[in-house]
Amino acid sequence: MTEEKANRAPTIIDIAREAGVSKSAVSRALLGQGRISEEARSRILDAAQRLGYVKNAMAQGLVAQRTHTLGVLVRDAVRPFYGQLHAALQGRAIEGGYRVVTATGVRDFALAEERRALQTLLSLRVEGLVVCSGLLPARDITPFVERVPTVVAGRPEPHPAINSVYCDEEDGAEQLVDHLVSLGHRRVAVLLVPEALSFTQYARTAAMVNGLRERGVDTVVTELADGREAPADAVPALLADREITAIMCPQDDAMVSVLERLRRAGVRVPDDMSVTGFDGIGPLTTPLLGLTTLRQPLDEVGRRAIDLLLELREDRSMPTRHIPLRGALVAGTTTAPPPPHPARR
Amino acid sequence: MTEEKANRAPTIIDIAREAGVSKSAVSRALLGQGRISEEARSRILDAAQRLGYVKNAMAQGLVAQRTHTLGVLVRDAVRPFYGQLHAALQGRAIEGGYRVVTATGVRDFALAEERRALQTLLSLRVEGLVVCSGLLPARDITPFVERVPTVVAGRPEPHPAINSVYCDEEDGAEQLVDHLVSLGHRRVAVLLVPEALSFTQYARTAAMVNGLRERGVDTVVTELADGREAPADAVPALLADREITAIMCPQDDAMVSVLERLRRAGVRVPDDMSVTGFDGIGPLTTPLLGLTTLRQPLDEVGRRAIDLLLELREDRSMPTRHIPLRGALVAGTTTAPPPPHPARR
DNA sequence: TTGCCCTGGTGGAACGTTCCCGCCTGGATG
DNA sequence: CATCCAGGCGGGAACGTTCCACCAGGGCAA
Repeated sequence: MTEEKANRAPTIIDIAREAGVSKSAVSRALLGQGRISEEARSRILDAAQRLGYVKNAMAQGLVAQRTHTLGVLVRDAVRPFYGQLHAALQGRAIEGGYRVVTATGVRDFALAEERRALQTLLSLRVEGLVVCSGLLPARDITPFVERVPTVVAGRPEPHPAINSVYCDEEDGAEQLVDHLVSLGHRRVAVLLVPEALSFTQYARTAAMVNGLRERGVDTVVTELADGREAPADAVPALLADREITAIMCPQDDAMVSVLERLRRAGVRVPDDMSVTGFDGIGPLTTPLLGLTTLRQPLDEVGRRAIDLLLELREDRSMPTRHIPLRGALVAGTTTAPPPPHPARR
Repeated sequence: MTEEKANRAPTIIDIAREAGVSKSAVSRALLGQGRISEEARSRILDAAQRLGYVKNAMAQGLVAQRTHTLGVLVRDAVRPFYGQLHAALQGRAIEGGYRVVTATGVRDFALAEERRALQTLLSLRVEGLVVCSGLLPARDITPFVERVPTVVAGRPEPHPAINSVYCDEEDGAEQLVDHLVSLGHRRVAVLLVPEALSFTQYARTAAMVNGLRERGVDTVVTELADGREAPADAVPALLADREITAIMCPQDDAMVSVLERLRRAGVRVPDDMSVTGFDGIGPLTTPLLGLTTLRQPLDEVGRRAIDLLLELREDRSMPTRHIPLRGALVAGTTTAPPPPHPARR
């Protein structure tokens, strides 16, 4: 069983020598296809076991022109949003017989790094590409579309040449709006966090504003000055407007930051002020916080993205598809009917 | 600029033909090493650009016997703990000129899958392996140690043949214990969550118990019946013991679950009961929750793990190293001096 | 002039696989 | 007895790259 330490990994030729056959025979035995006698077969498998053979995926991929690998670009592994999406993608890919190579972002992954990462994935000859980045603009993605089946997951991407699977932001925003309206809120603030170029957040914020206005609700849009400012920094200005009884945040993280500031200001949630978020993912979903938010169907997004990718592999000339998936309202303890006399706050 | 759609990716031979040189010249121009005239060089680079050439990492790796790739096994991408660790690893690896291939777990990654994933990484001929899994036992790791430099990150792994970088659990547990003792707690419960085989949790729980006993504190160890039970299910029994004024949890997630149950039971934290956690990672670190916990130095763990790996690559005969790193106590609002008459609760 | 080196360049082997093709053997068939 | 066929196996090309050995030609010193 114990072999002298080989400084080179054993190859099928080593196995061939060990088993007294040709490398062709070894290949056939290892792949389990082609004509090979039962006797030689077991002798070869035995030798492979003894030498601790591990196939060389590079050589295999090179000659077979197939890698059985899908590439995933993930913006920021630290955030549970991407973690969850990544796990869903990985799970479905494995079910489909593919391996996944991930290029994951360092926190604050620069755009240049994301582009470089895509090149790397391409150089590994992945058979499909899933882009999970709220930041990377379409013009950086289109060049890859014609080289390898590509799907953008987790954000709406209306570009006519790019397939995408994502949470339906408009519908989600409307669910939240309806929730607030049915509670009786008449003047609502929408927080706009200009996290540079993040399409998703922009889309959902816009949908919130539209939804509110359509329902005849007074709507105050508060945009933070620049990326340096914390979401919570908008709170004092909002409190100055004494008619506001609810704040809609574009993400749960921002929401938590707002809640903290409200607490420090002595404002009770939900008695004095209702607050909503968006995402419903990860540790923040604990009932301890009881966030009212919209849960994105990330598991389904991941599954559908892989399915779409594999379909695309079959038929490269398939028309582009954009697949919105419905999120679910999570009614927590951060929303309630507005106080009878908000101005007395 | 626009090329007719090539069904095969262009190779250096295509470039050579296009630029009217040999493939050797192309290789030298692309690598930027070896002797080549400025004129031919720019002609080649131009042709490469025009054809949209992307190098084939497999062919490169095959002939060069180097992949510039490190493999990372991550147990569960969904949990911020692994996400953070993963990001730190990736960042340092890129700095060192390596690419990272990740095998990430589906939630509740089965052990068998983790083993298979290690095989996959090996088949890609990674030049180093980082194992981030609290679950995978040493005997599954040792076979790989002699094939490729391997480091276990994020959990203590005392095996004499396995290098590891991790948060010093004993020290961390003692910091938390000292915190509680200095607040005046005299009877403390330690929650033991038997998440099958998780070494880390066992080590830190044991250290908490030892630390408490050494300081003469009454210590109640509460072990959950099996994996099916939620951490919070231990709460009623703990409340029955009216002398207990503090609960130590093995992880922040468990802590949050406990806090929620305590609130439902009408127990005020920290007035009636102090609670501590462990990890201090991710969204749960929000001041809104104010968890008293021990923050693991995951960024440093990741960095040191990669550094150790690269060192190991240089010198395969290096003696095994175990590198504990010190965590930091985060004093939040879930701990306070015990109530004067706890029994009156 | 001759010998030598330097520059810029070519051809071909090698990496570890898969797979096509062809060879051998032996038993069945005409 | 000659022929055929099928099973079992080996040889070698190919995949795309790197790198080594080699070569042509020009400049320069002896």
